[in-house]
Amino acid sequence: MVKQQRGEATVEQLLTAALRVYAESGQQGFTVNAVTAASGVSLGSLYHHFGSFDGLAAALYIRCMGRLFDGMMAALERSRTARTGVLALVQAYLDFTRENQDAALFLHASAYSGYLAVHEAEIRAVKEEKLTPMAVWMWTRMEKGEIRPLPGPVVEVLVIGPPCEAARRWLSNTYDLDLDEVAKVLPDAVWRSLRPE
Amino acid sequence: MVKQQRGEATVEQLLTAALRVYAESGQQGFTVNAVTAASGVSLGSLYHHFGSFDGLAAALYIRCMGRLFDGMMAALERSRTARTGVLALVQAYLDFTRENQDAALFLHASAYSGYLAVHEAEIRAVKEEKLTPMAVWMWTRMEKGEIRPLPGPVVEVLVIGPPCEAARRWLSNTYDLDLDEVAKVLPDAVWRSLRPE
DNA sequence: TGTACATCAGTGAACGCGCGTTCACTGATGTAC
DNA sequence: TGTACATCAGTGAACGCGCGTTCACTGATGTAC
Repeated sequence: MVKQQRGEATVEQLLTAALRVYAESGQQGFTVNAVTAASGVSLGSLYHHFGSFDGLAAALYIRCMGRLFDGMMAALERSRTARTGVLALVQAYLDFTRENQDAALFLHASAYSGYLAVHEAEIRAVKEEKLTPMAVWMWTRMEKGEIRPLPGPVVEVLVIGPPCEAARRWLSNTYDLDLDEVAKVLPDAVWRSLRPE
Repeated sequence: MVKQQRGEATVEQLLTAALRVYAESGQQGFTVNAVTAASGVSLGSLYHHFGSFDGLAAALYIRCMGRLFDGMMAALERSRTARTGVLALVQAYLDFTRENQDAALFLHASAYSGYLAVHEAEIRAVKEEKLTPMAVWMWTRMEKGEIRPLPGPVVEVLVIGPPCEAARRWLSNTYDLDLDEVAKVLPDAVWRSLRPE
């Protein structure tokens, strides 16, 4: 017998509710009971679909990560030159953060969360699968001399680091940072660290 | 009556043990019982000095953060030009990460941890106190035209973002990143995003 | 088309573990006179 | 110098709460013939 369709709807409800719970109550309030209560789905059903609470958290993490990376890759594919590609990547990161604040917060906050440790291998695989095309895109431009010759990890860190830090500050409320103002100048500033002499 | 000296030694033992426990067991293993067991200090003594487990975590966070910022500020004060200052800041961040791996991990992982929420005000105050001199240093150079005119938050994000992302990747073991290789080119690359035309 | 059956999906009471915290207490240290 | 006393420091058994998880069960869905 095949999977039933209503199962997908339940999974959807659980993941949506989980993200909402996290956004509203933070790490401390992110518990099975809170998620089942918020979703209206029974405890047993949660375990039927995810096996454990860690499993649900990992699934949510993978989903959020996928959306971020897909948005970035789509922006990259619309670009022709190295310059427009880098601008598009930084812009896409900031756009995702603004438009999916809850997902962005969950991604940032879960980085070292422990409940992802069990599913680390799976997460790493998904991450690699999504990031490789971006690395390839960059690599081919670098070979053409459109980007300064730098080690791959350095390029990644230079592109992701600034928008990631901006996102973190915007999400944390500790700093009051205007994301739109930042978005006006940050992509270009990042490009300056990568462009040839 | 004044505070007794042996109290300081106990506090020191607890904080040191706490950092060790976190490094060895991660977020999940970071519990009162684990810390008391690792430190050899009694449970009651921990509560006498810190009031709560969150209190201990916050104290540890403030201590680690202070060391990072002090290292960066010291590096900055040795610099005369905007260029050497920015190079020194990035270098100092990476140096701290390499030489205080456990503290760096704790800082990164605790960012959204929840057990800091109660002490948020205090942490914010310490952070502001340490960061203001750095911001002032930057600001005076920008007025002289040694740095491109950019909003303050953008400068901060451009300086901190890349080394922060490099540190995170180095600490996570997901990416295998050679921190020394990165340190050779990252400071200069960051400077390129800030230097005038 | 109808019926039997296997599997998927969903339910919620119950459980045990380990967490952070409390508390009544003893011991150590410095101060006052 | 000696003694009384207040406060700081340290101890560890005990507690209650809420967490993630289990499990025996019912209901829904699709498949086979």
